[in-house]
Amino acid sequence: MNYWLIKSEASTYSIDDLQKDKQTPWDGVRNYQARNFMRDQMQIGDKVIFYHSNDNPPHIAGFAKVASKPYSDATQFDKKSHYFDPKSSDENPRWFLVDMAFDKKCKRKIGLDELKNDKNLEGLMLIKKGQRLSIQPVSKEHFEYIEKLCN
DNA sequence: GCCAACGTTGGC
DNA sequence: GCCAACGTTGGC
Repeated sequence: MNYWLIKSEASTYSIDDLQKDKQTPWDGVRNYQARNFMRDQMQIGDKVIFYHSNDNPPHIAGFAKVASKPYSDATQFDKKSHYFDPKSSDENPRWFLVDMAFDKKCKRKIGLDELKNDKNLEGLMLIKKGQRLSIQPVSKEHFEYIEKLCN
C-alpha cells in the first residue's frame, strides 16, 4: 500500500467533479517523474490525497483511491486535445495514467498555511519551496495525520 | 554534453 | 498579473 498526493486546479477538475464522476482517468500528466510514479509504483487501492492548487487559499480537499492499473493516456493521441503529443506513438506510448476513484471529502478545507505551520507535517513534499510536482509520494504517517485533520 | 531560451506551475 | 522555480528543447 502506497500513499500519494495529487494536485488539481479546483476550477479545472475538483473533488466535487470526481465525486460526481465516481471514477476518472487521471489524464494530462506530462511530467516524467509524475508519470513514473503512476506507471511504476501505483497499485489498485493506494490511497491518495486530493489537493486543490491555484485556489484561494490552496488546500487539501479530500481523498481518492487508485482504481486501475496503469495504461496509456488516450489524450496523447488526440490531435484536438491540449495534451496531444506528436512524439508519442501507439507502439511506444510516452504517457501513462491510472484511474482515480472518489473516496471522501474533507469536512473542512485544510489550507496551505495550516499545512506549512504544522510541525507534524515537516518534510511533506507539498510544502517544500518550489515543489511543483503534480503527483507526489506521501509517508504513511503524514497521510494518516492529514486524514485526522480532515475529520 | 552544455547551456540559453523558452514554457509551465502555482503561490502570492 | 507577476515572478521564482524548475523542466524541456534544441543549437552548438
